[in-house]
Amino acid sequence: MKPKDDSKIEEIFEATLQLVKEHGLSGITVNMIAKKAGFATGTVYTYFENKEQLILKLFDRCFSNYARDYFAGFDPTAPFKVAFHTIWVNMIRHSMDRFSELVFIEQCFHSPYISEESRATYKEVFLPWKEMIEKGKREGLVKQLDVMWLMLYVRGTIREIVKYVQYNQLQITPEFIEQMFNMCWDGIKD
Amino acid sequence: MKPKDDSKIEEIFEATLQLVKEHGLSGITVNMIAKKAGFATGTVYTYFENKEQLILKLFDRCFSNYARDYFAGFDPTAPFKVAFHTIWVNMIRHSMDRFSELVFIEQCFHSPYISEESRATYKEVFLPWKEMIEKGKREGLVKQLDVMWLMLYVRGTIREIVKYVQYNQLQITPEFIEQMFNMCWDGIKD
Amino acid sequence: MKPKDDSKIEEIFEATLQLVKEHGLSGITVNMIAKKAGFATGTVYTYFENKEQLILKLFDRCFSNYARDYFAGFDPTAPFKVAFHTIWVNMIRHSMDRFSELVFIEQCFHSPYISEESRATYKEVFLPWKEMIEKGKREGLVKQLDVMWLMLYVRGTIREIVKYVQYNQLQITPEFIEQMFNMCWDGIKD
Amino acid sequence: MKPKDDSKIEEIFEATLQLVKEHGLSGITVNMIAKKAGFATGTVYTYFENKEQLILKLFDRCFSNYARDYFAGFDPTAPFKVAFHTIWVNMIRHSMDRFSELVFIEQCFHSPYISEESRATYKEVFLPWKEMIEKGKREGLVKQLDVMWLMLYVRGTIREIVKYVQYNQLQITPEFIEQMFNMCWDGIKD
DNA sequence: GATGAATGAGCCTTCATTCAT
DNA sequence: CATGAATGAAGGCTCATTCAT
Repeated sequence: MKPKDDSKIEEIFEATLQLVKEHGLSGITVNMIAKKAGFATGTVYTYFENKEQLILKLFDRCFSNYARDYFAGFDPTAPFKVAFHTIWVNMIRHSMDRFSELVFIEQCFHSPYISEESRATYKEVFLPWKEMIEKGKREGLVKQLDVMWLMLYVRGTIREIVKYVQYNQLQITPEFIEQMFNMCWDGIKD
Repeated sequence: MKPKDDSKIEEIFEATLQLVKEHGLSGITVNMIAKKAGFATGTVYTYFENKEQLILKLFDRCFSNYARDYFAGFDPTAPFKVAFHTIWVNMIRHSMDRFSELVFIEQCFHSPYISEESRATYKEVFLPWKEMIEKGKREGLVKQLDVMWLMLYVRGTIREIVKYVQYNQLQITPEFIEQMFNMCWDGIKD
Repeated sequence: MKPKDDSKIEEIFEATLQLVKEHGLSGITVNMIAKKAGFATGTVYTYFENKEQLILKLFDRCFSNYARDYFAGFDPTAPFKVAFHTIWVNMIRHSMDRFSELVFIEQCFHSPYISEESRATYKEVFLPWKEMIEKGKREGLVKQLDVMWLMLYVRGTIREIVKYVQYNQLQITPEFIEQMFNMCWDGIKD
Repeated sequence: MKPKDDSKIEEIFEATLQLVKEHGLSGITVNMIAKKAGFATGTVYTYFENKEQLILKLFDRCFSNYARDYFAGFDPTAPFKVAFHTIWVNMIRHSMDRFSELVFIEQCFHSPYISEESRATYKEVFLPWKEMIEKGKREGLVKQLDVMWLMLYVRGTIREIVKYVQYNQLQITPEFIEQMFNMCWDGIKD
């Protein structure tokens, strides 16, 4: 007997991510995914109920990856700037290393696939991050604005930088990352 | 293709923008566009060669609007911070007022519709903006980083703020805009 | 403008009936129907939501035809045997003339298309027929059995005769019909 | 194809019969059959060349069963009415007890599976039955009609009664069977 | 032999585009 | 020009059949 091969799920996911990066969510077919992953169309349906489920499962996966990398090595008791720096670097590294996942998530948000509930879940993951910034705010280390704006500010900065680096296939250095961090830090610090 | 009624083009454009905001670029059909605009499917083909041309023409239109609003009231001879402020406010106002166009442009970038050439054109429009920041850099007013990063930083900040405001249907005040501007300014100033 | 042509519905229905008679309900595809009716596959979907609706609408149609022909010229006040004869002849004539409809209805009953509700409706149509036989029973003209059995007996007789005539492409005469009627009548009369 | 386990064939047959009764011939898949029978899809192909052969073999089986039960205890030398009664009761009992086989045979007849040749074989089985009725006709006991019509008449009567009993899950008594027999007998007797 | 994952032809359906009215 | 029915290529999905384990 040929057991259901879980690595195939990974191959399907990887093929989907590459194709979405290249053609956009609107430009891919199940057939393309199967071909790219190296097997027949029908096989996709052994592992996923239908195309929508494939997209949703991949979305969950990407999201989990993001949340996992995001808080790696995060110590809530560390001084604010240290903790902030840890997460900031985590974010930019994750976004660089898993750029196709970033693109995929963005594409999903403006698609018929992701419902409002999914969007809600999206936010919850960032609660520890939010609390950390609130702590920094209480300590008078960051601007006295609604924390949401500070968070968006950080995300926007990172997202644009990563996109540019990727689309222009640039090599980045630790120094570059520190420069970007400083720019971002100068924006939020009080 | 000799359209007598130019207003129809506008109606098609507007319908498309609304539908893309609601359903994403992958979720719309020519029939949906025609229905929303208030006429028959075939009529769309009197004004546009095909769906791709419709999207591309609308993309150009949105892009022109962006460039037009962007530099409104811009005086290159004004002091740097003043000129920077003018454009910053133009950008955020345009993005708020024409949010559906912003969404549309973003969706297009990761679709099969927009080619590499279109992307190149995209950049040229920002040349005056680039030169202005370079001037500020020469004057020692902004950080000594590659100007590209400063530009991306500004764009990313604005984009995330606008998205959040729109999706949560918030009302914004001039004070809010100034707060956001300050955060952004603190990030790039030297 | 090319108005929606209702005669196309008839052509689709006719094509479907012929194909079901030849290949059975399990042997037909939407493509076959369209080809047989003389137009493109997609056209079927201008007139019917999907394959299931096409089948259901045709089922209703066949059923209405049956009920209509069934009671043609039926006079409830006529003597029992006369009224019974009228309907009996109507039934066998209808079944001969519209044999493909008979086959289609039978096929539908053992298919995933027809629900229990449809089956219920099926029965209601025969109420006048049922009442008539009950009257005959009260008058002591037919056997003192549950009317249902008398009805089924009549239907079964007719159905088998018609099938045989059709599959063997026989020509039938009025005399033949009378012979069959007598056999049936002898069975139910008291 | 050297099946070791003959009981598997029976299980496949039984599963098929049940499924056809529930979903119709057009509503079943090989996978459904295998699941219902309690083993893997591929196993079906150890016992049958393909789906068509499975259906055909089952059709033959059902048919043989029918013929076997049909003439159980039949004595050609017995008086006509006795012999006729024997077979009539055999038929109705078989049709009640093996209703799913009756449904299956009927479904097959209007499917792409059964060819004209199979239909021909079908008739041969009834030759003794035909001869018996012809004898009754020669003896002046039944109506002077083509024997075919008398046979169809009997079959139609039985078929409809059985269907109604089954679909309405009625319990039948020996008295009921005799009443039905009498109705049928009154129809054919001279 | 048994298993069930893999295969891909073929089905139902959608939708960009054409064209008769 | 405007209309929307007609077209048919192409996509999502099913399922009979094969085959590696």
